[in-house]
Amino acid sequence: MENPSGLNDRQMEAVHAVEGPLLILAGAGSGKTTVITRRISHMISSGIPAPSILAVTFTNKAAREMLQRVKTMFPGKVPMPHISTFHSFGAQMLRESIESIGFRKNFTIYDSQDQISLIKETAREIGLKLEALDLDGTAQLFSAVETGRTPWTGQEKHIRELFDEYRKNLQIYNAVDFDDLIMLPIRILSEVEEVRELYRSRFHYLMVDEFQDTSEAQYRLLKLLGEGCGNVCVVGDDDQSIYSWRGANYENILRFEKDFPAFKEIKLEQNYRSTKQILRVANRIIANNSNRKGKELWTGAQEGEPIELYMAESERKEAEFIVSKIRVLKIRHSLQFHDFGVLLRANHLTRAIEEEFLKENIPYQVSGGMSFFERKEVRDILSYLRVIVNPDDDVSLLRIANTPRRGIGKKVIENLVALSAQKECSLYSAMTVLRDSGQKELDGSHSSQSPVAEFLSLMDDYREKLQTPGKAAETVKALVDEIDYWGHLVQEHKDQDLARIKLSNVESLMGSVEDYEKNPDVVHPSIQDYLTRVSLASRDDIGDKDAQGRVNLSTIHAAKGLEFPVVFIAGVEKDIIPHGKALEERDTNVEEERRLFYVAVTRAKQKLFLSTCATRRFRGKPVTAYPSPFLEEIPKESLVVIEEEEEADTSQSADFLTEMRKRFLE
DNA sequence: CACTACACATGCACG
DNA sequence: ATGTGTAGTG
Repeated sequence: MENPSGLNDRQMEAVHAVEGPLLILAGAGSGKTTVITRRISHMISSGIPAPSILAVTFTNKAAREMLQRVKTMFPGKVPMPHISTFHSFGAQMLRESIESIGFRKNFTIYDSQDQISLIKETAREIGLKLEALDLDGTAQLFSAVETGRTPWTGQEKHIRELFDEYRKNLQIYNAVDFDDLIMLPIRILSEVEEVRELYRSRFHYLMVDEFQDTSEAQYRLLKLLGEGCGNVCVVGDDDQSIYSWRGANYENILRFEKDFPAFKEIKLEQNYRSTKQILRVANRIIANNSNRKGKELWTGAQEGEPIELYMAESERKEAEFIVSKIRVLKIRHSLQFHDFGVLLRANHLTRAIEEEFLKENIPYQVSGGMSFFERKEVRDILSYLRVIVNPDDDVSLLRIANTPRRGIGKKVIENLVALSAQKECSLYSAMTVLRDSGQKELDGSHSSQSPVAEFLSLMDDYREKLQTPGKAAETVKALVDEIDYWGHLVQEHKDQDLARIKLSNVESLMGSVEDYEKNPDVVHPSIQDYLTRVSLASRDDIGDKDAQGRVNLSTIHAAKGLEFPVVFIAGVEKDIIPHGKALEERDTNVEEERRLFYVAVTRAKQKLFLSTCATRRFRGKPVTAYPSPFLEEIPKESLVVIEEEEEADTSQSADFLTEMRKRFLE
């Protein structure tokens, strides 16, 4: 570092350019996070009120870490800058002002799973054939249309009808989907002047991290907030743009230049992360892309060791190779498990490696993939809470109405659906209508008690109970007992161990409610706020507290912004990276796949391993795999190919001996 | 009407 | 390998 502040000149310049629009092009490992936090703390020190600063990051984790760093710089300072993701900013804004466009404040946030359930439900309602419908594709189309990325292209008349019904249902259910978290704030800010003024007077300094991954809609939101004060700072790297599939558009950089013509541009090109060897390879790879801003990273770091490529026979061998390298390097360089990152293109590729890690007792942590909150049993309980908070939430209601079984079966639901269609109301309202009308023949009653009425009184009862502050965790536990969820799990699974695991997940959920409730940073804890957080939680939000001492197994996407002394990129194969599906979609996607590979390579500080398999299991069957064409873009002299496995004995004790031997020979 | 079993299709990335 | 839809059974 060049001067006493610990920052180089360019970084200093970025920290001090507080007023007016600013574009920071920050290469991988160029100290971007440091610059952003230093810039915030510089602003606060120079008298700018902290709450007038709004910083938007890409993940909750990044937001938390940034806030933490600022807090450390100003211990005890009370109003802090607002630091969050776009989505959680949107959610908070909606909690405050959604009534101005006709929703109620207790709205539910539907994630992509809920969204798909709702599309399915809606399709059923309007009599669409489900088998003819690609639900995932439809959800993606809806999102593209909603955010203005794709216009309707004619022909799909029934799809448009489905879309309109879907939107209508969201309104009836008092629910918003992920896209709404961006689109509705845009609508409010454009249409409701008071709210626009309120927000513009609240935030005078805006900052966006990972700008290359913001969508056009997010950019519009940013522009609406920032065009009043003009103090908008965006930080990004076009070479690391890897989210175009969900609307990210690095052309936002061009838009920014056009919308804020007085902008100042600063390039950060000195890399503080990787060795010369690693950086050289990264530069060579990315040089094959054509659409670039143009940037050449350099480093003053040591030359380092060459990159190694291991060509394994099978996934199994690949995993064994990774394990043995981790063992050896860990001892040889006194590393910890968390100094290793294993990066993969897709989630399911983690499986083979996970198995090996389990077998070999390597502690690991998976980021990406199924999150805790996506587990069936966890969603069940969360659905109860969601219905309690927002009874009109039909998606959650359908999930729990008969879980555990309570006699509200298909027939009863059908009756309720008919009734709700007729009254244009939610199922819950239909339930109350049914109860009050006393039409016992419709509600599944066998004896004197009506299951529908009982269900309603259960919900009312717990809605009441959850009002008591500080008792949420306790109340949730009481609810789980009262519905006998344990009995339900036991009944559903003949594998009792599985049932026990699921119950322990439910217990973890209750633990998370308790943690939330006791968290001193939460000013007014409520179940509604808890549910909002959960809906916005990213996949690695839970468990990152004990990431210490574990190997990080992660998708490349989820590894963005992270770094490790030792990185393995596994499955560097044709059709994996670049991904076959991605290339099918658009031929320009090769460049994004190459950026993805570039991101993966630039995570490594000291040592980088690449690996491929000759055969890989696909849909249960072994299939021949080929090395990735990207490997040919790496200069031969920068790559050492490990032809044969050095007879890695995978039994732990033998391995330990080998390591000891190596250690003493050095 | 509810539950079980079996067949079937399907697997890129994320807030 | 997993989830979902459906047909068939109690």
